[in-house]
Amino acid sequence: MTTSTPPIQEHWLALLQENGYRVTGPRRSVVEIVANHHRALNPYQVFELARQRYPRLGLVTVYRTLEKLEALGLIERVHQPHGCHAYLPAAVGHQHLLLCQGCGNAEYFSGDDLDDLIGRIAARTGYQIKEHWLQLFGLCTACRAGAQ
Amino acid sequence: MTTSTPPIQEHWLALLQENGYRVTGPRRSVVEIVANHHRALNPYQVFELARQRYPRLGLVTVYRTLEKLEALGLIERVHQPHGCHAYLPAAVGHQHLLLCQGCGNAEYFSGDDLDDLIGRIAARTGYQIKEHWLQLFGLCTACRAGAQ
DNA sequence: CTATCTGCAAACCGTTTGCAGCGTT
DNA sequence: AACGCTGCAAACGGTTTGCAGATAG
Repeated sequence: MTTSTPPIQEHWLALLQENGYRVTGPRRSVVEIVANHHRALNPYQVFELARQRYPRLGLVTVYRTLEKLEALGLIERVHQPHGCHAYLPAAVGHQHLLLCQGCGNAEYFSGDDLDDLIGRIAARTGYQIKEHWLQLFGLCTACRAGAQ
Repeated sequence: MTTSTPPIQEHWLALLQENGYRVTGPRRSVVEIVANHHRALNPYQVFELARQRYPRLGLVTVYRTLEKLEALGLIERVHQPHGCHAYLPAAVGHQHLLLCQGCGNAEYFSGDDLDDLIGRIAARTGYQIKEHWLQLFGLCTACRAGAQ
């Protein structure tokens, strides 16, 4: 958990319910962890954290819950140099990720204007460009101050 | 194999040799496939293709050869929506990928000027930005004409 | 001639599936 | 009361490791 986070998880649980899924103890624990974290977590990390809240939790339930949250568009998989099996609350609208290489903190940003660039590449290559991935890596303020 | 490709593979084999590795039949077959393809291939795809050249090839050798080629910086892992276990000849210098969603063809491009954008995000977030990933997806000329 | 490489089989590890009992609704 | 959800154990699939024989240098 990172900070005092408002009930994002209540929203998620409501959405699960609206979509015909049941709200259970195990699911609550998983939702609470993922919804309030600012770091990409893989299934096992979610398991370990959520288990502290709901000790009887099984790893399989984590997988199944993540699957549902992803299907509802509430979380998304994050690609990083070492692995692409970690999840983060999904971006709202068109946003890109800024990841701290020190602490792993993840932040979304918008306002990328790649139209020029994309137009140029399209013209040069003949491709019709339909999507783009942009991700920035660096050090957050705290890690800049703290480390090296 | 995509087109008539010059002996990139000879360069790779020479580099393997210079680095104390041996040049063998199985390795030749793997190098030839990966060096001359314009599509990201996963280990099993490499195996199937290279096996046509060297039928006694084992999948394990493919893994071990890819590992060495990656260590030498000759190939790199490509991240795509569905998986990040495919390899491509590495970019020379600072380049980014343009991938065709139709045929899977991969092309590098340079001339991305993200300095403005990155400066803006750095200022706004306080991050010191050290790296960026940019990848474009679209349809190549052939696929635009051919499909849908 | 030696050290590396090879293919095979087995181990490994993250993920998925089958199932009987439990708990939401 | 019904059906979805749960945890366990077993299956699964891609990757890695151990090993004895083959082969590049």
